[in-house]
Amino acid sequence: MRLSRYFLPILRETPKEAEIVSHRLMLRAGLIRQEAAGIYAWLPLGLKVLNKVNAIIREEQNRSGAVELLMPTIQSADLWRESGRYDAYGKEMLRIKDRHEREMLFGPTNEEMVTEIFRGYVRSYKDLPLNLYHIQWKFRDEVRPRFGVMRSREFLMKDAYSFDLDQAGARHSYNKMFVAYLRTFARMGLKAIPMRADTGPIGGDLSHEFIILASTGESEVFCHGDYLTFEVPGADTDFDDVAGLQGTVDRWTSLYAATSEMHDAAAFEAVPAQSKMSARGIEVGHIFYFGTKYSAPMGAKVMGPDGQEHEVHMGSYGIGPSRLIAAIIEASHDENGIIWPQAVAPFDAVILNLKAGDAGTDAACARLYADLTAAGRDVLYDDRDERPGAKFATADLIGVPFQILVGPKGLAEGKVELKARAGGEKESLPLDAVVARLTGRG
RNA sequence: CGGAGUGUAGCGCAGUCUGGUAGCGCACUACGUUCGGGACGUAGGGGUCGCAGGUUCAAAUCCUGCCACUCCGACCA
Repeated sequence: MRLSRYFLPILRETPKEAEIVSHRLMLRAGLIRQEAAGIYAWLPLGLKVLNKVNAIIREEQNRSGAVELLMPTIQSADLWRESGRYDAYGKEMLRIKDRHEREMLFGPTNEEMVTEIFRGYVRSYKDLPLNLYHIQWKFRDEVRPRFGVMRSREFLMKDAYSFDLDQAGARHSYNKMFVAYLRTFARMGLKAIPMRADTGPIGGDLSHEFIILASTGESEVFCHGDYLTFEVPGADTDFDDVAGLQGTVDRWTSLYAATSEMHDAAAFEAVPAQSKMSARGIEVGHIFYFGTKYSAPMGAKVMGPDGQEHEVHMGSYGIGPSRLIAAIIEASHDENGIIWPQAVAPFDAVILNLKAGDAGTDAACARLYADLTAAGRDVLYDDRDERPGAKFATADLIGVPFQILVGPKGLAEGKVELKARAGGEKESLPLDAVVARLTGRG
């Protein structure tokens, strides 16, 4: 993408409402724009990151055996009356009426709807286990949205729902998501710690929040520091290996880790002093087992091998991709801007034409751009007629992993400079060497 | 929802107390000089001062009502 033909509205000054670094940088780097309290437009660069995050989530959900579908944002109030939550949910739910005065709502979550879909088709235990997920916009009318997309009213959520014949099966389904989540966050360069969590209004008795430690986190958490050194399960994990998966989950829940609501001061005292971590955290994922909470009132039953009907045991599993992006920035930035982990970076590299209009630099940039693009790299080419300083500042702000500096000084020796955004030194290389390096052939 | 604030050009702000018809920096446009870490000069463009009433010869400024947004708290993916 040529920057001169792109839409990248970067801000030089920080909008006054942005209090935390991720919000400031998201606004300044032109990722998002606020349209109303807690409601954001995703600008082109932000959307690219969002799509990359979604792609990773999708891959790991699919790997674990979950199946993607897409449910609507607007739901019928009647569906929620079946579970009893239409009255229970309160003012956080945005309630609307259509032209026929039918009561509708903008979904804050999808347990009812997915249960309705399930009961419409599934009759036998032989079709279980089943895990259905989607990545869809949610709306929760927060009393006080804040911190940009970290706590917004409209937000994207990956929500998965598992269906099993019995509790043992549901436990395995829970473990699959547990491991999938460990892998998902690790792939984004984040160290997420699963913590025992309160089940809240959704209910149930087995729940973990996945927390990223960050000083700007909204909740206070307590955990054993060794979690930060634990090895994340590999891509070859066998999700059908019940005992193996349970072993992984047991290990990842063997040490103390709890959010403040579930904090047990006495148990925390037993943690060796040098391993005690009391910190703030950002919740990026939350998983629940809640048994028959929805299947019972909504009549989601299957025939079991015993010839009897059984209410299915369910769990739900959420990740907030929009919030996750803020968490990634909180975890990875410096005074000049964002430093994207490669896996979610909006572009693979940015080419800085340090003297746009100069025949030599123009030609070298065009060649680099063509070669890298042909090799499948997604490259941003800063071809603007701007001073070099402005280009460096822009490149640092938007945090693309590699910067390729093309100027007359280097070209005199047939070289350009390659610089990693994450604190790397500039390295002088011939054009071909840069292409080889960035396409994994060097 | 309790408490505290803020709305003036795309962004950041001054002007409001003490009423006289709107200004600064950045950004933007044109031309010129510049160009390896956010250049400089000259000339420009852009605002029904959040909205609606009221007071007054005259309102960004005073009064009333409303709306929006932000921060602290309680709540929450």
